[in-house]
Amino acid sequence: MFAELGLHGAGMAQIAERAGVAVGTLYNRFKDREALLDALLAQRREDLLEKLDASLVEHEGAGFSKQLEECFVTLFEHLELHGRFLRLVWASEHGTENKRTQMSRALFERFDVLLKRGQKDKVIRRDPEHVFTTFLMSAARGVVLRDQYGLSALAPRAAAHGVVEFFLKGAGRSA
Amino acid sequence: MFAELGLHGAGMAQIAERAGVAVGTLYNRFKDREALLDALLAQRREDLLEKLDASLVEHEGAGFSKQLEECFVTLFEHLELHGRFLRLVWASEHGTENKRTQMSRALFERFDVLLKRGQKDKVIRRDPEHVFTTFLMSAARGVVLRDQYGLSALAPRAAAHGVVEFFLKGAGRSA
Amino acid sequence: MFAELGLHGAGMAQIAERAGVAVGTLYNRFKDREALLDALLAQRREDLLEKLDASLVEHEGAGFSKQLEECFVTLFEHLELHGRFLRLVWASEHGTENKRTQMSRALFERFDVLLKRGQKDKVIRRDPEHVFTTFLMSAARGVVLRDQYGLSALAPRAAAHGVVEFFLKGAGRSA
Amino acid sequence: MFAELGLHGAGMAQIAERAGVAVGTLYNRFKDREALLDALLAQRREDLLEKLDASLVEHEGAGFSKQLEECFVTLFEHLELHGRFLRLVWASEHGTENKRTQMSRALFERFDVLLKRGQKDKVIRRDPEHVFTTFLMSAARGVVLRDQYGLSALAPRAAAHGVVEFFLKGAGRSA
DNA sequence: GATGAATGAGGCTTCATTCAT
DNA sequence: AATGAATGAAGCCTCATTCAT
Repeated sequence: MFAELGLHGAGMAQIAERAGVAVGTLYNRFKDREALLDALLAQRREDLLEKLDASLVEHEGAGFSKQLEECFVTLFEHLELHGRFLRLVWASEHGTENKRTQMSRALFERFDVLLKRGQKDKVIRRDPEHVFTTFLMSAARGVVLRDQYGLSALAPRAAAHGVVEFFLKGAGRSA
Repeated sequence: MFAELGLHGAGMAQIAERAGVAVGTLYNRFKDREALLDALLAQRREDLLEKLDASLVEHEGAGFSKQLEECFVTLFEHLELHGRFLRLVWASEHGTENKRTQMSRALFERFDVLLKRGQKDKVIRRDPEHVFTTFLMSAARGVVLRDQYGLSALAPRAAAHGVVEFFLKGAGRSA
Repeated sequence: MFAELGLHGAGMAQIAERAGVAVGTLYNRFKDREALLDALLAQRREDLLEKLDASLVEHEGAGFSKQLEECFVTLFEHLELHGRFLRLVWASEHGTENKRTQMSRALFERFDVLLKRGQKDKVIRRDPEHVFTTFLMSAARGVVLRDQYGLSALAPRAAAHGVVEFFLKGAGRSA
Repeated sequence: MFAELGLHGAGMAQIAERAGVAVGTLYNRFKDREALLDALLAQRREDLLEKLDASLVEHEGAGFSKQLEECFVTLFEHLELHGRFLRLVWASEHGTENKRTQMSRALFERFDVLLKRGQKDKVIRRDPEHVFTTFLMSAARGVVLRDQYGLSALAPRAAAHGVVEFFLKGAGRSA
């Protein structure tokens, strides 16, 4: 529903109807609209982070590239299901100190940790300005926005492979 | 003001006050709130595209890398001024068929043309799925979002150089 | 209130205050201002038509004149209560295809049926152009408008009697 | 224009455009919207009253019936041209003390004088309650409203004749 | 604890009126 | 004297929030 109407477009009445309860009931559970949205966002955030962390742990033994690719597979699979919603979340991320930034920050942290490992393994270069981390973030976002540029969606595995390959080798021919 | 309140958060009263006119005056110039926002967005879009196209033309003779870097310098300089506003524009780009997608599409086109040149010059690989184009888009977005991840802003020239280098060589050590 | 301010002059705020509820409550019951007015008009229309039809049925056995007079008594009694409002309704009946014409049309129909009976009973002449029906309508309206010409109101029974007498015999002396 | 949009529906901008002047010019001529409408109404009123009075004078020598009929012919001819506008005027006549009542009052006076003559000539009965006058008023209005009841318009002469005949003889058969 | 009608602040828009040019 | 852009009060409507049942 949020995907269709926007985070702002969905009114309490519609949320209640969709949830199968009365409006008042929502206010018994959440202080106000803001709190409800925060809870919903937190829920979704946990969903993704749990999956992500599970994947990271599962492939800890594998090489950096493998771990990175699996991480993206997990991410893209999640986006296939919740991409429209996440786009809204990201869309609402204006204002630096916004509470809604938490999802991005959490994701950023995972990538940062992952990249540190890659650097320790001497698979990737140093990145003092976090350009690489920033790229991985944007790559995730980019997938959600492909249709905005008129491109067709990519299968999670293929997309993940492409991102990692590009990430490691760049677009240059000599590579 | 929009940067602080969001494209949606700013009311006509605030817009009018900020513009130094009365509410009614806004309606003498624009049919309604929607039209006003469209006009504002179109204005900003034209601003950027003009600068961008000028840069592209100016460095047409230079090599692909140079042209790409200059393009990003122009872009990042623009973002230094209007980054907070652009974040809103991009944030408002949910809903695939949204009129507000035009900015991204226009940018995408420029990158696509530029990349075609790079391929013709055999500087970069083929990119059937437009992964590279998507990356350049993401790189632009990434810069705008750096402070969201708690990172400090980068100087346009340095950022552009970093992006192009990463774009061509990737993050891998062997490069 | 409507009688004082006109159907158009009364704002939602005033309507709400008069109704003893908040503005929002009105919108819980009616889609918009238009719907509210329509409902109000329909209500009043039904009120009158019910009374009128009851009277018509009750005096079906009596002669035409009697039935006509009783019909007008009912009408004038109603107008004593709701005359000022009805004036508004009728006043708002510009624009031929207006929904608000329904009251007049309904009244017209009753008169028309009644007159047909009078013609069948050979009490009144034929009236191919519906001049008589139009007169009865005008008589009803005339009563509502008496104070506009600076005349005092008439008692329902007396007025009805006068109207019927005039209707049957005209103003001429020879009658 | 007023006929189409209603006395209330036409804004100063539209009035100005129709008049071929700028809005400001209207305010150089009239204190405000109300004054402009009053002036317009007064103009129309004078138009009609002049014609009416001319007709009354012209047929002063003729019999009462003739004079009455000619009076209605004049009236109906005027209504053929300005009926839609007059309907608006009458529609705006709510509130007893309204300035806009003047037209009706002026008309009422003419009818009243005319009827006094008929009574002096012993052509019509006494009418202490002004039922006859009220009828003549309503008859005029009725013609404008015929289409509201779904009836076709009548030619001025025929309509006038019908009204006068009915007025004198009533609807009864014995007459 | 659930309900949903009532509430009213706040948002968008219109339009009569003003006034500098 | 004419102009018409600027003005802002006032109107309609929405919707987050409350609270009696």
